[in-house]
Amino acid sequence: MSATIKDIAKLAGVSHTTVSRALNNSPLIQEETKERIRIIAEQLDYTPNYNAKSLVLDRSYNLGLFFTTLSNGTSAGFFYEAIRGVNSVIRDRYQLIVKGIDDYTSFHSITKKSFDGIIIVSQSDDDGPIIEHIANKGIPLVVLNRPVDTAGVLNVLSDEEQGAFHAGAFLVNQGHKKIALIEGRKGFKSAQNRKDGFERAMEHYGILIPASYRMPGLYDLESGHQAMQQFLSLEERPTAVFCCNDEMALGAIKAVFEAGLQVPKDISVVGFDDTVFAAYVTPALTTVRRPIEQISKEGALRLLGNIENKLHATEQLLLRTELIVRESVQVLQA
Amino acid sequence: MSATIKDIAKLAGVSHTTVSRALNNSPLIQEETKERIRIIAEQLDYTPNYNAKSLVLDRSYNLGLFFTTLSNGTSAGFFYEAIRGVNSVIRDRYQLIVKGIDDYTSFHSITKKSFDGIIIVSQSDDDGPIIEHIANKGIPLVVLNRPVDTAGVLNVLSDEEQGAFHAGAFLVNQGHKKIALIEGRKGFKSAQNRKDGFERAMEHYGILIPASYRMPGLYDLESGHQAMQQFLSLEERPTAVFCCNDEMALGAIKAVFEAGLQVPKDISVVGFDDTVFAAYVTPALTTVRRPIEQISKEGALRLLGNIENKLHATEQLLLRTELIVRESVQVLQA
DNA sequence: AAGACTATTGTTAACGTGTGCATAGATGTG
DNA sequence: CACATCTATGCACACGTTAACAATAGTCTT
Repeated sequence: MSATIKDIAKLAGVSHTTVSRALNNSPLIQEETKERIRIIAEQLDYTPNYNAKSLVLDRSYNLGLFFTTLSNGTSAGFFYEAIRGVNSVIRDRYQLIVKGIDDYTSFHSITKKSFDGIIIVSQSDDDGPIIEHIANKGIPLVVLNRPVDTAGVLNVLSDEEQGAFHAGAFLVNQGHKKIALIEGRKGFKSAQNRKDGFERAMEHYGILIPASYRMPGLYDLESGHQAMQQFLSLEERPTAVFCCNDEMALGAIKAVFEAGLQVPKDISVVGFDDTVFAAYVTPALTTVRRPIEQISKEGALRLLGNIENKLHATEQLLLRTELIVRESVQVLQA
Repeated sequence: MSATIKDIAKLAGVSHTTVSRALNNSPLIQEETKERIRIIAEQLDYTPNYNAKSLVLDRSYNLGLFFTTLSNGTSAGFFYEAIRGVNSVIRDRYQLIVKGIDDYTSFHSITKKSFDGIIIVSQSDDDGPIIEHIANKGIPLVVLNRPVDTAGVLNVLSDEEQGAFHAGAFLVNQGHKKIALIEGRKGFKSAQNRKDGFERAMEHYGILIPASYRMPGLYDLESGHQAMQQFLSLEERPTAVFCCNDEMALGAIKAVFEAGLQVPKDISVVGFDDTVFAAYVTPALTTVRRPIEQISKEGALRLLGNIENKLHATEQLLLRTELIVRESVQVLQA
């Protein structure tokens, strides 16, 4: 089959050890011997057997990239950006193994031998157990997108509180005073953070949110739709609505049109996430963009650093979000 | 560190050979011995070292999923569906290694030892060399999404010719007779197939396409925009336009609005691909959906069959596309 | 010139697993 | 009872690589 270092050794008239050293550019080997061996290796189209290497070096050359789920729930754009980001960092140094956490029936097979490091793109609190498992096994780990405080686990995520603050501030700066909120799904950290940021903005500008201007939501189209219907039925309608994600924003916009009103003329809408479709809906959605690709890049970089330098700092990195202004917010005269 | 079969052997008072056989459920071992060994293995939290296994069994337990590019060009939805499809088939039998072909500086490291099989989601003719390389190395291979005729290579793709035929037929059936075409990018197989299918439909219904009703395109927004402007400037405007992909359709719709006209009232538009945003634009785009997830599932299934049964049939499987009727086509009175 | 040191290469074992062959005991057969 | 057969297990080696230690030859030191 394929050539091994022993084949090369025979042809070069040296021991296989010498070949191993030569190909790993060891300073022990004479330069001309190295060169001779390299040429023979080239001729034989030699490729090292990584399984053998892994076995003795105790490294797998594998990096795991785990998502909460692959089968449903993860948005395509999110998924794509995450893989892109990580891939751009590791290139040919590691193999990238993509998995859905919910595909595991047992974490048993996740060992130090099979993964040099793992990146978890976490989208749910249910990911706790696997994070624990990996941390216990002592596998270098970075968790993206969701705050985590397990010891020794790196953590990179976007500052959603700050993003929501900006979105709120933006509405105020455009002249809005009657601003309503459609909240995210209960129990999701992101829902809490976004709500907090928005509220902080309102507080900062001295704007009160009456109870009637708050509606719970489930992060889906339908709940956004219902919430907006509720707002529209009020005596005194809000002039702007901050939705904790784009999908609810879409539902909300739909409700506005159904009521014979216009976005943004009659009511302004802001979303969160900058989903793929946000730029394509009518009106194009003003929203908060999370720097997914940057997050995954930073995460991958930190993971590699951790693997190679064996640093084990628990460190949380918050990256700034960006407000993407499109067409769904109206400038109000004061 | 972690337990090995030798550790288990010591505790069980047997040789490591017996442990190996027991854990692989060999019929050579007594049932009670097996059970005893299994229990000890469980207690030690034993996980086989896959590197060692791979070395002796000459199998990697790795499946490669290669895209033409990860860094740009691949659409997020496409990417997501492909990974989902493959993942749903392999589950825990293999590790899924995701790569961009353009990340390889040399294919040298792609060997039979490191991949039990490879799935290429091909989006460009430039993928020829890597397909050749893999086929030469004798690695089981399936190419998705693009026709390929290398010997021994499985091939699964959607029947785009048929999809375009249906789209054309649909327009005719809605009463359209003046139908224009914006072509795909020259040199892309898909561009040819879609054009062929559309033309066959027109021919089938005895409809002529005047030269002025044909415009070249580049599969991007801008070229769709320009082409539509051209059509709108004609003395006798078409009532419907078939665009060889959604992005051009989007550009075309934009041009219609800019001219103060309406889609679909004044002019109908059909796209191809059912991109993520197709459902969200206004009007929602009628388009042809390629069964990406099904393609990748079928591809993965065939690959596994190939790996395990060592069948080596060159077989092409064409899967039917689906016409997604939304709001961008007007019904005309005859 | 003898010992110490350096540069280069070889010998051998190790990583963890699977397998062909040998072995020992049990069982069956005539 | 002698022999063949079967069952359950062990021994030794193999997979391809790296690395600790050994060995050799040449060079330097005093």
